[in-house]
Amino acid sequence: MTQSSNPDQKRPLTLRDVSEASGVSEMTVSRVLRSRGDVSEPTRERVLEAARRLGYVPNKIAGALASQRVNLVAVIIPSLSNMVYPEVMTGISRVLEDTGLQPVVGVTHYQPEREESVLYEMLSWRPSGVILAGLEHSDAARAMLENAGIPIVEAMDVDGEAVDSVVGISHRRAGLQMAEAILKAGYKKIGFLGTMMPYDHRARKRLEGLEEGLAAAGITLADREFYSGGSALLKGREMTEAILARNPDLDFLYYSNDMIGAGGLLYCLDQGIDVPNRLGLAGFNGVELLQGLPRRLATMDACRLEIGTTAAQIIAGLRPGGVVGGERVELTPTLQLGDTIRV
Amino acid sequence: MTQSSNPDQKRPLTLRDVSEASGVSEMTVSRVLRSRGDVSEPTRERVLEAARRLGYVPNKIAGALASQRVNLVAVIIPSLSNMVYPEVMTGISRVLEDTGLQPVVGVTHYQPEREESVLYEMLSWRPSGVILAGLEHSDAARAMLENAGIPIVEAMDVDGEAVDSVVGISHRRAGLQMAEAILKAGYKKIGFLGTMMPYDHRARKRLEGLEEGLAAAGITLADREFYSGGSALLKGREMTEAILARNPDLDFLYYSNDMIGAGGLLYCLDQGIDVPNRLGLAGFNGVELLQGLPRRLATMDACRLEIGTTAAQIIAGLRPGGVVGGERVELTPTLQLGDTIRV
DNA sequence: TTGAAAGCGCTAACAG
DNA sequence: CTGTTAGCGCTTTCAA
Repeated sequence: MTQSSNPDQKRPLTLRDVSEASGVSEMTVSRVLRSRGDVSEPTRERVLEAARRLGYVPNKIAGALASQRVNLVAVIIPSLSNMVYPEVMTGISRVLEDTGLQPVVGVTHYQPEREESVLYEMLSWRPSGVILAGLEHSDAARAMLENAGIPIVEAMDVDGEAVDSVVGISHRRAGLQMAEAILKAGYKKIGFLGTMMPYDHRARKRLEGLEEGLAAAGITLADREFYSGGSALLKGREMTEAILARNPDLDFLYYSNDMIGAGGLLYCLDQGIDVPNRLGLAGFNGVELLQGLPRRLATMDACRLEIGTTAAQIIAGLRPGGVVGGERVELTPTLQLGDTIRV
Repeated sequence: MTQSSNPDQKRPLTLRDVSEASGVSEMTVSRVLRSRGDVSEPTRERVLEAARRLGYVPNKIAGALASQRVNLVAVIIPSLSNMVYPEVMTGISRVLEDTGLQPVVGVTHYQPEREESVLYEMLSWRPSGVILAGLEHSDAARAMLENAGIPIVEAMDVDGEAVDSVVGISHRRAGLQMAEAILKAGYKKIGFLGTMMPYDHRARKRLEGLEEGLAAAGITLADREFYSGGSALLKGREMTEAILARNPDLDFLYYSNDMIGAGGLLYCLDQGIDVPNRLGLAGFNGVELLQGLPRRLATMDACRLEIGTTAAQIIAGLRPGGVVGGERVELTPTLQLGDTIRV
């Protein structure tokens, strides 16, 4: 382990070191380093020069304790492997970059207990705000959020009761809207393919919305197939093969996400199945990936980027009209029929 | 904004509140909450009960300042959209989960200046270690790393000089190995397709390795095509079309990543190009996605998960043999010929 | 424009 | 097993 420059170091440098090296009081050094208050130009330069020369890195822990201010925003998401969340993160970062706030990511793996412990851990750093996915939390988690005394944004989903602010789309309505599109195109025997995860509440709500929409036309979901783990594209193929083998007269497949939908599409093309006439397909999310596929899978944009930017704006206090908290922002996803629903 | 329970709250709860509520000294409360030292069972329970009832969340800022210990590990990566990094993260989390250490993610967008500022920001929280991608850093960043006095792991790449420990593969060697496989299969007119990013040092090194390997057989790279931004799958299609239009007699295409490679493969299949006889293809990374494609793209596994776990073990002091720092772990990627290199 | 004093909320180290 | 005493490194507040 290298340990160059900063000679007899052991103890990390403190403000006092910079103070001594520059012959200026700690307080003034602090002012210079935070660009707070008025400091004469010569003093300023002496301080900066000394800090740079020593390689001083401020201790935010001490700073935060003294000032009771922490420029961290806790972001709690279910997974990093599902591209949806990194995209929300991108939206969040984009807004926070200009505010001096820093996102800190925690991952729950879709487990409520993990969410609870990650939240506890993060709150113990006294962040300036919390953004987390979904409206479903353990009682303890909800209690922590309510008592945190900082802005909370529940993101992605608006179907339920929020602790403070909420930004997202209605997944129930998304499912409903898909049902309407399917029925309008004349499909009758509909199958659903999705994740096994009992805690993927948003996929569950889409399915409920779908069933509700079908029921309104007197139609019942003909079959369903669930999976967990593994390569989504491959799973999409396998599930499609399985459900069609079991139920050859299905004429529409609704996938809970675009990756398995893409796998299904590739499978159907391989098999020479006539999409969308013999069989219609649709996914969910509007992922970029779809653009390179041989045919455009029908999908619905989940407004991921906008969810991220809006959530971040709420935390950063940047909402138009100076709204302070308790906001409810429902975004409207657009249905893209692509080439896999007949017209 | 809801603000239930914890009645006249304004000020967040402190240890003292729990101490008063339970009639036990602050010190003992602290011991119970950290499970440190011996505390009688009845006292323990009174404290826990009080803490739970009040909804107390410890203040790690104060704790860290007092104990000079921070259970955070800084992880600095170029991007979240490139699935490679989330996978490394997965490896890191998996190991850290059992150690009480918490990863904190920072993203640089492949910009050295961003890396420098993210690093500065993170170091100011005095983490227990740093894991960052690559060996190329600004002078200032390198100086900070050297002076940090904590374990540093540079991950992904081993071609260069490390600050402390390094875990990864040799991308130069990966390119070389690919060149050998290409030549062995009898391809002669080779094209390279990659990202524009001047700071994707690892892609650059693979290209250099490829050229070196080809040169050994007296062959020069016939053409190259670069891109930036957009859907990688779609870009892969477009670039493949462009390079083949310009240079129809190319008989092998080496892509700098699997996503554009997959796009290229889909394009070739669409066009009815005979892969791998008329045209060979290869990507890089061994991404899961490939498994669902109609044909298996040749690729090379980048050992992402193992890089993550090893890096985390080094930071957590979990290396076999109790090694302490300054480790160099070179992993060996395996070449998978798939169905797109002829045999 | 600069400095001195007094903590922020917690834990190390030591006593009892 | 439990309590007391000092800080951790910075910023707030007030004074010069």
